[in-house]
Amino acid sequence: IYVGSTLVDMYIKCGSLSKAQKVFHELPNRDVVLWTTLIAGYVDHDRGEEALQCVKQMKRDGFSPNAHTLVCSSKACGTLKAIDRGQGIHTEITLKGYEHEIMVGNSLISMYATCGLLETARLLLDRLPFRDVVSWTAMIDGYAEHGYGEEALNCLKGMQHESISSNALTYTCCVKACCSIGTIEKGYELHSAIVERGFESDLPIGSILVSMYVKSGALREAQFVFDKLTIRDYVLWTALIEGYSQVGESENVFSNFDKMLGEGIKPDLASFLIIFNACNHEGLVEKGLAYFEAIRREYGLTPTLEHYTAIIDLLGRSGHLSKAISMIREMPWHPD
RNA sequence: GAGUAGGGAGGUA
Repeated sequence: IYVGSTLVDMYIKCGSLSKAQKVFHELPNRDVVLWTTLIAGYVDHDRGEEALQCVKQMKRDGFSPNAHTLVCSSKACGTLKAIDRGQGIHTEITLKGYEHEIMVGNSLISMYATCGLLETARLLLDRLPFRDVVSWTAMIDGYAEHGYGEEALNCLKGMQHESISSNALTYTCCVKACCSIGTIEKGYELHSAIVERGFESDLPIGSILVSMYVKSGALREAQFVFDKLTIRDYVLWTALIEGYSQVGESENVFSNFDKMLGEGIKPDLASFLIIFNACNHEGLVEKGLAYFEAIRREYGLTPTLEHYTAIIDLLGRSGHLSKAISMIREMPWHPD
């Protein structure tokens, strides 16, 4: 059974949930660890509903969830924004006396914060016997995500006051908080703290800084941050491209998109929306259609209804009405 | 042998 759990875990971490399920079902004996491994796998793959189903089934099979299982369950509720079921998990945690374990406490803070129950999250944070960088970061992210920038940044002070050192994840959430405050001064402050701490080469930090500067229209700063990063991925590129799109510099939208492709980085569906918008802006019907074709042919992605809407909009505005109508007909969905 | 926090998301017709 140890070998089985390890194998299930290995398949999950390689991204092969189906193989993990297969091994799981072929094992003659199951225990809490094995169940929890599979549940964690569902959560990891954003399949919260199946994770919770699995917990139910494990209970029916006579196993009682332990702290590990309950942490996974609360995470599942967080991703599902299912706070009602989340409260049930919380109750179970309290009944079993796990509430003061740091990882359990942190997962509850994160769940409530993600679901927007910020006061509850805060209460749990304050009541934890010991807080760590994860506790604070989860709280900061919750505040930031729901537009409470000031509160988020106060948490940064709070953790410094407790001599808990922040890390790159903490700063990412703080920069996110800055975006909701709307003044760029705090952003500059954080940016220099990030440079001081040596986090500027961190990819998520770079992406959110680019995005922060983009939102305040400071494209030069955004480009500056971008240029400091030697490892780039599609998220970072898209943040920059989005910036040029916002200020109407379509040439830079196209040139940066092509540069990204030139680096061998695969665009994702979101970046094509920005491209179509630029095409629309410039009236570039042929270019738009060429990119639309490329989505499937070159990148093996499936355009969504939004992509069709964007391209149909482009066709319609430029007077290609019959082509627009035939696009509507060829869509796999009912037009909205 | 299993568990907790972070990044980009078009248009608004």
